[in-house]
Amino acid sequence: MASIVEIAKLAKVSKMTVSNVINKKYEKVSKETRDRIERILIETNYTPNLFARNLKSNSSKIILFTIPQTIENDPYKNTAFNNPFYGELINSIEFNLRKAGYYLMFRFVSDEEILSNLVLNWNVDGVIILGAVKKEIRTVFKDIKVPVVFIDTYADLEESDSIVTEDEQGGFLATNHLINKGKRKIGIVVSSIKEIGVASKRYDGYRRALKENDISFDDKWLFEGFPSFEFGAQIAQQIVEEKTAFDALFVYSDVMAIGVIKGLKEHGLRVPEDIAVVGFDGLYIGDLCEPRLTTIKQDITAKGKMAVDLLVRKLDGSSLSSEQLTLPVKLLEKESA
Amino acid sequence: MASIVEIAKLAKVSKMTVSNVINKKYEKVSKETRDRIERILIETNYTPNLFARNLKSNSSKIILFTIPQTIENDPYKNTAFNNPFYGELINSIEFNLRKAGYYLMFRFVSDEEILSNLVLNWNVDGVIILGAVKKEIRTVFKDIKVPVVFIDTYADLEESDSIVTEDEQGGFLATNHLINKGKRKIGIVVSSIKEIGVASKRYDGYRRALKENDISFDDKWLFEGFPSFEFGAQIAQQIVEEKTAFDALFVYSDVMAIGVIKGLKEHGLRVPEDIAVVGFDGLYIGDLCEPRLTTIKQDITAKGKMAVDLLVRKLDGSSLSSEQLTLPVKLLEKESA
DNA sequence: TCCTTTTAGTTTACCGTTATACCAATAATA
DNA sequence: TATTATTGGTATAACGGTAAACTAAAAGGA
Repeated sequence: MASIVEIAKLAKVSKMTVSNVINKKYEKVSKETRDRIERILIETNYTPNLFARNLKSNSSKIILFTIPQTIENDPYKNTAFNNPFYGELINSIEFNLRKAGYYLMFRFVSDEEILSNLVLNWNVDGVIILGAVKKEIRTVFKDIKVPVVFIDTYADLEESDSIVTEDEQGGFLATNHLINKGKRKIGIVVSSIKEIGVASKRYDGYRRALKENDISFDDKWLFEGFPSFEFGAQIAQQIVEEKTAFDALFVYSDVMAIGVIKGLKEHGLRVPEDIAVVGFDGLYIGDLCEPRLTTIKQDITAKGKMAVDLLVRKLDGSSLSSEQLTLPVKLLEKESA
Repeated sequence: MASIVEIAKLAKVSKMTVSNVINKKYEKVSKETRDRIERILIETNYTPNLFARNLKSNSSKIILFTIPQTIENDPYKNTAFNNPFYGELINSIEFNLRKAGYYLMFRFVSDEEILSNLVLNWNVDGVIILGAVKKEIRTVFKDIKVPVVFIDTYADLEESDSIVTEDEQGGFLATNHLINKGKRKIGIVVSSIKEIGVASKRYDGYRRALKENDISFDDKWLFEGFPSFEFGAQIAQQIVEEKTAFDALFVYSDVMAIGVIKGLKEHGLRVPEDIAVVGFDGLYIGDLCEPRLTTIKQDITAKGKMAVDLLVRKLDGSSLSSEQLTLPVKLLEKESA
């Protein structure tokens, strides 16, 4: 409530002197005056108006974290946050931003809205974007000079700052593990491999593992669909109905994989004896499943920290050329494969 | 980038005329001039600087959503978001705020920080707080006249705007269901009932159901602990070791309940035959569990909407006296009880 | 003692926007 | 024809803060 001018009046000094005390520029202020002002600041419960400060400095200390997606008109249909992956990531990002002195603004946005509504309007100091982003949007960020860190985006990597996981390697490890277990008819369940992205990279790793082990891929081994628990269960139905027989499945995400296992068991198949399943992410819900899910673990909390650290390097100018960082993965063997 | 002054120069008018066009105060501007300015606004891709605007208007359109808690120094230890309850709630809150023209700022904060760091500093227009909040903090919000909506807080309800779930009724329904299934030795697993809150209310409902069915409560039936999956599993261990035998358990939350079931099964007990289990929340992960979890369903997305709607009523002045709203619950019978 | 430096401030200007008051030219009215 | 309203603007000040330039008095040095 109290502004710097009122404090100045109370302390019988100019507002500039108060500003110097607030900003700890003590060379300009005598011990006496400083003490007096500080006492008044506490008494009046003064806090600076950040709008005024930001207007001057043109910096907001706000970082926008966003997941571009077609915005549903029905919040019941937006199941993104049902996947604990997002929760763990946003938790880590908020934590690390807070530590670095920034504020997190979160918003689901459509591609167009990213620009018009938020980056420019709010003078956010930086942006963290999760998932696929259209190329036009990516280039615009360059023009307006707001640092952007992309997470899990593969297009135009060489021009952007980005964090990705060893997706190809993960797909390879998962498939190789199944092969080592003696499996030979290995299907893959993914979201969509039409565009280069997380799913297609994991698929590439899967294909490499097959190839290196002289297993020829069959088109019928590929299942694409929405990466949800429910869809995983539907896929299981398909797999049982199809004539093609499988002895193993590599599934794009843990959530989907748990759906697959649930579905397989409902059709009387045993996991891993009849069909072994490997997931991807290493979420705690893999342990809720029976059998517990064998999966490719990525450290999501570390991923969030990498993104924030990189963004902070951009903001303080200590990183000038673009950086592409990769998060390692490892196989987490439980019971489903 | 372009400010109102530059637009004014280009259009050869005063900046006030531009401002009037931007704010659609067309009475002050001729059709001609208006068209010219609007064209330039589009060409220059003008967007207003919200800091300047907010500095003038003293309103930010930012709503702070916060979960007060002891902030861990290690993000790996903050498991709040592992519970899909939070994801679904934040999704709904963001959706409804966006629809109403507000921005969501999210932050984990300690009680003290709520005040000093955010509400005053940022001139957030309103606050949504989830969970227990100390009384001192609650009263301070009154002084600074920022509308606040509390979710899942029970202390001083009559003075605040708040949303709670029918927790007592939920506890009653769950316990009654177990009794109807012929169970008589019914334990309860909760977080902590020491203070009045969600957990204690659910406990009250549990006690009421026992009483109405002439079942006398035994102190050994109460288990308190951290509401996580892991703790649920530990509780199961205790339950098996204790001499007291149970034939049913009412568990405070789904996440905890799934842990309990997992633990019980690992000790060779059958669910629901040996011990029936009822959870609370109605999360999708209840279906991942085997057997699928019988639970008390609350519509979390509706809860978020209720909170935002109430806050918006406060902001536009259409709700003057404090409102206490309650979200209904219903029993969702699956297989675990 | 005179000149220079340091200390402890003050004054001014500006960030981008908008509310308010003011004004000039034209149109309407008596 | 003189007066009043209307139209279509402009000028000024203010929101709260900070950077930069300036200044008066005290202290230090030769």
